[in-house]
Amino acid sequence: MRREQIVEAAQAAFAEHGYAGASTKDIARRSGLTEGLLYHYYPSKAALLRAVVTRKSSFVGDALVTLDRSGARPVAAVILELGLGLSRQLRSEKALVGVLIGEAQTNLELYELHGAMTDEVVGRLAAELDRRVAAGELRPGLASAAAARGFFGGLMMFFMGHWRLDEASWQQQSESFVRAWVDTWLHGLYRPDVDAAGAPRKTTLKRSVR
Amino acid sequence: MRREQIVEAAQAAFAEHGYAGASTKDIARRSGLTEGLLYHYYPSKAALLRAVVTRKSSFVGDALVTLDRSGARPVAAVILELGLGLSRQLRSEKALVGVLIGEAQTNLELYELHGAMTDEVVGRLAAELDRRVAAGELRPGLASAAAARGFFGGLMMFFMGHWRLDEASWQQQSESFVRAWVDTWLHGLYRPDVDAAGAPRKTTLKRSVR
DNA sequence: GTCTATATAGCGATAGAC
DNA sequence: GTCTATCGCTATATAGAC
Repeated sequence: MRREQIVEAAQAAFAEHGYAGASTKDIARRSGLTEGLLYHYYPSKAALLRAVVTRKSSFVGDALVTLDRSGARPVAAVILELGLGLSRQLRSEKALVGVLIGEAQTNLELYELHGAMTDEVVGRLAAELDRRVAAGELRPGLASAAAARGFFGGLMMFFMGHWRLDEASWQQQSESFVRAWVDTWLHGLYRPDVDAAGAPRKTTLKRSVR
Repeated sequence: MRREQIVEAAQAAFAEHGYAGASTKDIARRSGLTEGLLYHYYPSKAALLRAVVTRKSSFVGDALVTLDRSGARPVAAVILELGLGLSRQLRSEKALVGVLIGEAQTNLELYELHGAMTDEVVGRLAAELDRRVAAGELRPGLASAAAARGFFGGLMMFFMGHWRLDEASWQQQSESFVRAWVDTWLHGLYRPDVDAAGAPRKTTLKRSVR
């Protein structure tokens, strides 16, 4: 389909040069069509940007189905799967993610879209955490929304600093980061045998610290 | 100083429209000078961008002195102060942060600068965490680098989704987020009285969960 | 140092033949 | 539906008077 072909080219151009930096000439060249035809299908360059970012605006949703079928599996397993899945998704859609992050800094519409998308995934994860607090698996009083946002933030920060790595390095480094991050996020930083005030607990049970 | 005046205007313009989207005309107008004079002080628009982002490239450093004089104070207090300080800094330099994040998506030089800055602060915090692991305050085996990166990522994610808030809302929401995030990050998600496998610990000591 | 005037190139978008 | 040709404009950058 023509429209698909055009949006694909636009996405690539925006990813490489940013919205303002990409030219309609470049988009035409990439799609193998002429500029005139672009404007036959899309009325303006802005419309192209809109088409690019809305096309699969729910791309994060794919990773979140993990949560829906998590059932009674232990949090640690579910979160690890979620983290690995999301990092894979970010990687494969890096062009789209880059455009969204970059353009959200200057474009109000994209800022809000970006906000809505993150709120959605943060909300989904927070709800799952609440469910597990209620079930007694996680600590009562947990600030689930902050925990969820922070979790994604950690993944995002890693992604933003490493997405230009070649495939092999990315595979290796991202996986080891995700594993370490999930572990820290779940267990916190304190010693399991001593409480925050430094008073010893009367047990020697060990948590797996991997 | 003229150069200062120009860079200031350039930063504002880049923040509002992005690098490619801002025009030298606009920068001239903002600075109250003419375009010709801009080029008398800076040879190109690219040079202006470079000047903007390198000017206070260590702006995060300000918040990090917290770590240097942290001494023997409890981690919780130090990290909270660090989080609040950093969030204040991000807010006050939001124009610069936005330019850096946005442009790092398309500009290799800025991608690398962004990476270097991130690595520096992550490294600083990780070193401090290691120090406290050695002192027995934090758990042995802690993945300090991942923990540090994740911590900053949480702050960053919040910032990216909320920097357009008006001052009052920002003050309130950012502070409560930081407090909640610091708490979760430090304590993790599990119940303090039960280990990861669900086996009870033989104590009823309470951690402050605020 | 500062301004006015301008060169030159590329931009987004359109007209109209086929 | 697709292409060629081109419009009108704004962009970055420069020349040269003062």
